[in-house]
Amino acid sequence: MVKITDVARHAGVSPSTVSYALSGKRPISEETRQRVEESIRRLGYRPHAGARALASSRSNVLALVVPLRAGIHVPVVMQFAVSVVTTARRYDHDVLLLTQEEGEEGLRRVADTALVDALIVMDVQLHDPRLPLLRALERPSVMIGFPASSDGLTCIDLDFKAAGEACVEHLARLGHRVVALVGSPPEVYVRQTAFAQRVVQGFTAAADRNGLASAVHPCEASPAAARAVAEQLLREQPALTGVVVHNEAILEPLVDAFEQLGLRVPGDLSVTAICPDELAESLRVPVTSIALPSAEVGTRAVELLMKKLGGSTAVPEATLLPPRMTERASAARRAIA
Amino acid sequence: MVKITDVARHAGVSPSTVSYALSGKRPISEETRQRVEESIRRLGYRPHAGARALASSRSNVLALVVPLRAGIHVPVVMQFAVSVVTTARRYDHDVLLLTQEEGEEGLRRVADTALVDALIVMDVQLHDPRLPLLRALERPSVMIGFPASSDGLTCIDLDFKAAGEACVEHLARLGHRVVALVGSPPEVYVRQTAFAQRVVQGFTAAADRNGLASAVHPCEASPAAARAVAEQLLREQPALTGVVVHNEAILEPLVDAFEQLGLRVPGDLSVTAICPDELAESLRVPVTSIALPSAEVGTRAVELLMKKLGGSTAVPEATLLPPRMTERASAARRAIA
DNA sequence: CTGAAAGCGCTAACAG
DNA sequence: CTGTTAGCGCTTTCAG
Repeated sequence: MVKITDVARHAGVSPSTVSYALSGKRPISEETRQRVEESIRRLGYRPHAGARALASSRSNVLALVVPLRAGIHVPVVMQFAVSVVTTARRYDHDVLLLTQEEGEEGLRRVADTALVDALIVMDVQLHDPRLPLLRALERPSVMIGFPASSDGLTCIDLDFKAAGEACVEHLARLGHRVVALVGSPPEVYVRQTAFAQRVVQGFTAAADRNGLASAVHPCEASPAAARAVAEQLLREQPALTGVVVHNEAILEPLVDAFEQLGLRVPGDLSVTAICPDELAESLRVPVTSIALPSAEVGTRAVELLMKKLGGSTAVPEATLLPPRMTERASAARRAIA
Repeated sequence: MVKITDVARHAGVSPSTVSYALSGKRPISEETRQRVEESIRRLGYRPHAGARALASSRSNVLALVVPLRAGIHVPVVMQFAVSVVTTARRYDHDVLLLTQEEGEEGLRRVADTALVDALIVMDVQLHDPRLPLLRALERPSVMIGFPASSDGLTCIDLDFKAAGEACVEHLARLGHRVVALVGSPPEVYVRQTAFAQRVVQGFTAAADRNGLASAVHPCEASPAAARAVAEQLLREQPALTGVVVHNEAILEPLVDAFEQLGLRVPGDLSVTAICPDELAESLRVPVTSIALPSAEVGTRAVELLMKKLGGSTAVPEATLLPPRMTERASAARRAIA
């Protein structure tokens, strides 16, 4: 293995000069830098990660905790993870993958052993058991999602409340007076996942504000459940003409169910969704939707961490990404009956 | 930060004793081990990962390279990754996530900096550009999938050829005489992804062996493409009664398309698939399928790596997991016309 | 069964 | 602008 002293000798400089040439932490004359770089290339030198971490107390590795639970949409998680890795690499960092399964002990382990410099935690719950730990940890972290109280923590996510509102406002503008929200599976609400609840809040607030009749229905991630919800909606809200869907897994089956029940989308029923753009685009009737900006959230999360690692104090605690709606075929002006 | 010397002092032993108590690499009297463990607990000691890596030249981290390209089924990748992480943890290892995007340079980087001890590479192509690198690397690796020549490499995957054969044999046993394979998107074949080709080989061989008329159709991952293929099949093979599907994304739309074209599954058309069990189970007509054992592949891949890291020489180069078929509703005996 | 001590390869004062 | 050097915290000979 070729080490820094080999490079130093080859270039006729001291090890520290090689180190500084690499890190740029102090000025190096153009001439020596050239020589050093040439030697590095010639010898194929690669600094030893462990030695670096030990001497600098920086591993240049971020931890990413991905959720495994029921009710989460896998492609979104994956896209997010890829965006985190890609962005981390731009900052010369790598990403260590942890599963939710490891729990708090896993977080503590990678933080305390200095395996990672910072952490990104997905799928945050309102009263997440990891909150005290993250606050206590000596390493910076960013949470994807908002807990009940985010004091002293850095959080980022789509503004789900605004997203719920925007869906309703859009339907209201189109003349719809009776609307329903078909949401995430019940267990998502039971474990108090923040984003699901915020959609409900936004939905309800906007419906009230606009004087719309409204109802909220959680829905399991199965076509059968979608069908059941569709039937229930028509039974309980016969005047229903606008539906907001916040559940990737059943968006398609739900629309199918409505059509099988004799309702045309958007002729009889307008649908808006909060879901990844690719999903909204791909359906037979493309769905007017608010994008789930997983890639942007991932990028921004890493950028926030880098700022914190850089010692910046001006890192915002809360970052709410404003919803962006794309109009597609599934929502139209209400037919005057 | 509490370090090994702190623990040693607290327990009244030498640092090396603490180290050995932790690693078990030399016998420690029950009594001192107790004292050491107590001190570790009391002080909350966590060995510094970088220091460890430097001193032992083992980082206890594995690299996992995940594919990003078109035509791969995300949930399968995710399940595989989770299984790798979970298994790695059982062997006291962590997992560093790399994207295909980083290419060979990424592999070289994490290997040469000693950031990782070993590598797992997914989505291997027949003539994968990473092969020479993996052979040359001083660190062990396992590939998921088989390249054209796997000499000197360790590979593991489902036996896709046998899987293709098994699907046809099953249809043949049920009396079907005219069969078709609806496969992966064309680009998957174009870039010579091994598994896709092996399915074709197995399918064709078994069809010939059984004297069946057969045809192979790649298919894009869109419902429209599925519909088009369905129509084409009925046009070109009017006597068709058996279909093998090797394309997660269009399994459901394809079955729908057949039914919309007036063919009942399995009444008029029997369908078998190579896909994750969850997908096969979840369809309206549950599909007789050969499981894509992502979790098992992940587990086995890590186990192979651990064996190699342990210096075992008896690690098999090729591991082909035998296909396991689960019969469901979609395939039935051919109706005698 | 246990201790002492020599590094592992790099960074970052400190000194010039 | 560059060199010298003292660690970073741990593992592992070597010695007993």
